[in-house]
Amino acid sequence: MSDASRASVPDTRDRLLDAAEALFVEHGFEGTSTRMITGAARANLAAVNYHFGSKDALVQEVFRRRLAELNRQRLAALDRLEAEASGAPVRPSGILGAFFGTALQLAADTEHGGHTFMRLLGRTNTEPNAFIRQFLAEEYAGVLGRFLPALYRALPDVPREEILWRFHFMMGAMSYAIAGTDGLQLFAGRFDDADPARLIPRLMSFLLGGLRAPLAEFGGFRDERAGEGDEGGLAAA
Amino acid sequence: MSDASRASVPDTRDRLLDAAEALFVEHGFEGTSTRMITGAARANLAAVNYHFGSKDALVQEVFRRRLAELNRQRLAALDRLEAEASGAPVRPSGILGAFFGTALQLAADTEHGGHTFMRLLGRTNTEPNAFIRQFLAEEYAGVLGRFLPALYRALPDVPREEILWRFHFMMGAMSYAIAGTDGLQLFAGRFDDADPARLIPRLMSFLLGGLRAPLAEFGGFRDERAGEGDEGGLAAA
DNA sequence: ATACGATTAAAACAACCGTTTGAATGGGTG
DNA sequence: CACCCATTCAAACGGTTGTTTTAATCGTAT
Repeated sequence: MSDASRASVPDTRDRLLDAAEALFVEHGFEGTSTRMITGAARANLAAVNYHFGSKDALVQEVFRRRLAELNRQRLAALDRLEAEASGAPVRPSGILGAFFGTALQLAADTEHGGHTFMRLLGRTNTEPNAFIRQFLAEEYAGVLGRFLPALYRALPDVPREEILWRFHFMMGAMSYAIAGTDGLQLFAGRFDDADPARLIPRLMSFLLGGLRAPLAEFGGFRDERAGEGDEGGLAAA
Repeated sequence: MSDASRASVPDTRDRLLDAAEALFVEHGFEGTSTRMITGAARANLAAVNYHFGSKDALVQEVFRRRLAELNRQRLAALDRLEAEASGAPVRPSGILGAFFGTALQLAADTEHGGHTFMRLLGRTNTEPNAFIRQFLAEEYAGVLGRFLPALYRALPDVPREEILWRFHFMMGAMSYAIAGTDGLQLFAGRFDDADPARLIPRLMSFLLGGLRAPLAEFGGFRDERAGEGDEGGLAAA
């Protein structure tokens, strides 16, 4: 109906973006050819280069259109929390909800491709492709510039370096929860068809527990039970 | 010295495996050609097909030789803990140490390619390549068959499904901590050159905090501060 | 010295890659 | 109607992919 703003129907350009998004998450980045994309989009082979200039530009646009909206929502959620706090630090759980919860909501949307895109995004975070890495870094810069200071204020006693690392860990847990396809799926048959919405409370409490974990708890690993274990423990190599 | 068991020197076969391992983590799986591999290994182009039969078989062997040893060490560490516990449940921190700590130790070894391989492994967990996915699943089956029951025993009050999910999250945090290359690296300049050994206590306490997190803590997200936020919160879509 | 099995070497194979070209098509405007 | 501009189309471009082939080379045991 009012989907395509000025155009008439899902035009070729959008079909290419949707097809590319779905194929990238399935076959990877270099494993998807322009012929596969144009074939799935029922478009001519030259359509990719005509509409986007190159395959790389297509990839960039696939990320841009979704990531821009996601990060806009993230910042809006943080704005709302900070306005409600009226000067006081926002609670960590609220900050995590604004950042990761917003992303998980997008991942729970299976009808408009949000789920597909979040799988692609999680997967891309470990793909070191040069130009897309820089693109992601630029796209994230603005959001992190807001969320990290908010966490610093919320946890004034935790060293900033530690918060940075834990944010990194949390990104990993979320990416993996959405995109991960490891051996665990062998055991739990209902990892695929699990309601993505139920994933949200599970992951959020895990993240919050990790963020709040005692700093030096690790020290207890070695002397907790094993008396001498010099290689069985966790000593650095 | 006693590296190459029966052969004389680092022979072509091993040079191919090492070169492939390093190139895969840098340029990805499909982004690495047999010519790049044989070139880096200073071998003839046909060497890959002669020694391994195909490029896919090479990939499989790259994972097999390292993963077999890693999982052997993991099981040995768990064996030791269970022997020391003499029937009693092993503490969660010990189990995590045996599984994730062992992997992190391998990742801290930058001299024998352990670090390179762990980056590759973390990256591959989100790469849905068909045949390597099944290969990883088979390789992990044995280890998970031991570690998950151990966690069930250690945390009898936590639903098994929840433990499964949290194990999944922990895998993600670890993979990302080693292989991740997201926008955070823009902020933290010392993410690359950071001593991998210092990563171990950081990650372990994060994982333990997440594993022990209260189950229903998430419920507090919505009513904690925001009174009505219907789209700013975490409600499922 | 000779013959042999294992390894390496150089060249070629068809298939596919991303991209470009130039002509056909089609609806909207003068 | 004629014009035009955007889009689509079929075909081809040079280059790279994984793999195969055939000959040359090596160390070793006969």
